[in-house]
Amino acid sequence: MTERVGSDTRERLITAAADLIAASPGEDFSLRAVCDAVGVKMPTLYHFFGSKQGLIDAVIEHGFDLYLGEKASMENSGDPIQDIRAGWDAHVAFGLENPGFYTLMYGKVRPGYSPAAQSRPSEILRGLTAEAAKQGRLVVPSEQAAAHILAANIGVTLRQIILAQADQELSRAMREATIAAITGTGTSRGGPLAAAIEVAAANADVLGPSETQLLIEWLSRLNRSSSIS
Amino acid sequence: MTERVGSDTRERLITAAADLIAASPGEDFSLRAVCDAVGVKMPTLYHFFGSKQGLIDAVIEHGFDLYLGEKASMENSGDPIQDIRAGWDAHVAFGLENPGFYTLMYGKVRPGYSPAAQSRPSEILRGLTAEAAKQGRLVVPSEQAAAHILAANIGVTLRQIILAQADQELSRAMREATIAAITGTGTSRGGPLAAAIEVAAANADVLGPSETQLLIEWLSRLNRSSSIS
DNA sequence: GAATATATGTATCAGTGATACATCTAGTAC
DNA sequence: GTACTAGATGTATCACTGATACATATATTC
Repeated sequence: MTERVGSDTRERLITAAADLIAASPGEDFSLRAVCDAVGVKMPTLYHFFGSKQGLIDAVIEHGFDLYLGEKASMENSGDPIQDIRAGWDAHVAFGLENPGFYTLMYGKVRPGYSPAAQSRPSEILRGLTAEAAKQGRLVVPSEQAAAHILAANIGVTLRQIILAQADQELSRAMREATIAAITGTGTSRGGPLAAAIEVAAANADVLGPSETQLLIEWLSRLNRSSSIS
Repeated sequence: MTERVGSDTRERLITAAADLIAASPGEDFSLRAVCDAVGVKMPTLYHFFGSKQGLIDAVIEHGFDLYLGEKASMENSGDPIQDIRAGWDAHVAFGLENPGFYTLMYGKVRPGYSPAAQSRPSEILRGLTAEAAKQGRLVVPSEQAAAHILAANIGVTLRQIILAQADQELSRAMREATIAAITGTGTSRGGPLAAAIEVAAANADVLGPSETQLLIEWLSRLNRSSSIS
């Protein structure tokens, strides 16, 4: 009966753990519960994984396989920016569909801790931003663009998980805000003067507070009166 | 000896817990360790807090008091967008300085869970976006602007905590990307400042020649110095 | 068939959050 | 001043957790 090669038990343990995690995302889970589900005792689990973290790592690895499986097919438009959009959406969708996995991967916040498997999607993303940079489509360094995308993408996904509520409009808005920022292709609404006001406000330290205030007032007057808006 | 009013022990327990959490941010902590630090047994702790979560909530409350204490003074420029900038920076700074507290507040990701105290800063933020909306400075609903800011602000803070490395440039880039998105004042590639200079020069009669000249000089300086191009 | 590596069970450990119960203390009422 | 009461604290114990030493079973290989 136990002639299975490649350790059937090992995979069943991973599956059982994944099920338990999926059943109560973000919550802690008991190794004994995992063992009971498989019908095995704890030393067996420890034989395969060495520690609870070992099992968790294996589950995460398993989760990333699922994730990258879904994701890989989506990023082949040829246009790196479009691929970044697709990757963003796939990221959010995976997090909302698998909050248990996602929480393990990105929801355990402590300094200096990031599961090894986390680097794989990160590599893909950096490949995309590097390609975009090569095509001259970024106004920031490729590395910073990738960091920006990742932080915002994770942020909006975790937020939706915490609120237990999907918000596709928010995700889209943040996605486009991010892409606009790294490509410098923002759409300005009020014309260059309104934009200049915001730039001035954002860099109040350059001219100093009072000069900046006067500058902004002048620009506002100009904006109201100028024929070329 | 034990004549202290207002339950000295209670506060000492909170302080001890806060210290332990600060000593190993993101890690779990033991109630017994807290009790030992104060020189008290567990039933005392349970008498005051009822459960571990009760203690955690009290610690969070304590953390938010610190946070809002630091933060309150920073948001009074009169300009809601500027206040949002200050709030963003204060948020990030607090997270980096107090990763233990911050992890408790925003780093425990599980569906439907957000500490009650979390709503306080959220209320402040929504007040600011509501004010900005009233001034007609937003191109998205006030609520969505607040959600956008919050998700991005938390995201970039958690990211820096996880990487155990501050990245002020990333925080600034995400802050401005967010503000650009909600105000619709994105900067296009040539730079709004250059465009604004042209508009000002073409309408020198509005402000008068000398003011216009000074305005143009300031805009030029801004254009050279501002990190937002 | 013997030897060996892999896999699994038994028994037990220290540490955890939690609680029932007894005890002590401080303040209040008479 | 004594008795009572409510709040505060200690003792003892619970079930459960992750972890491990040790023995045992199974399967593969020679």
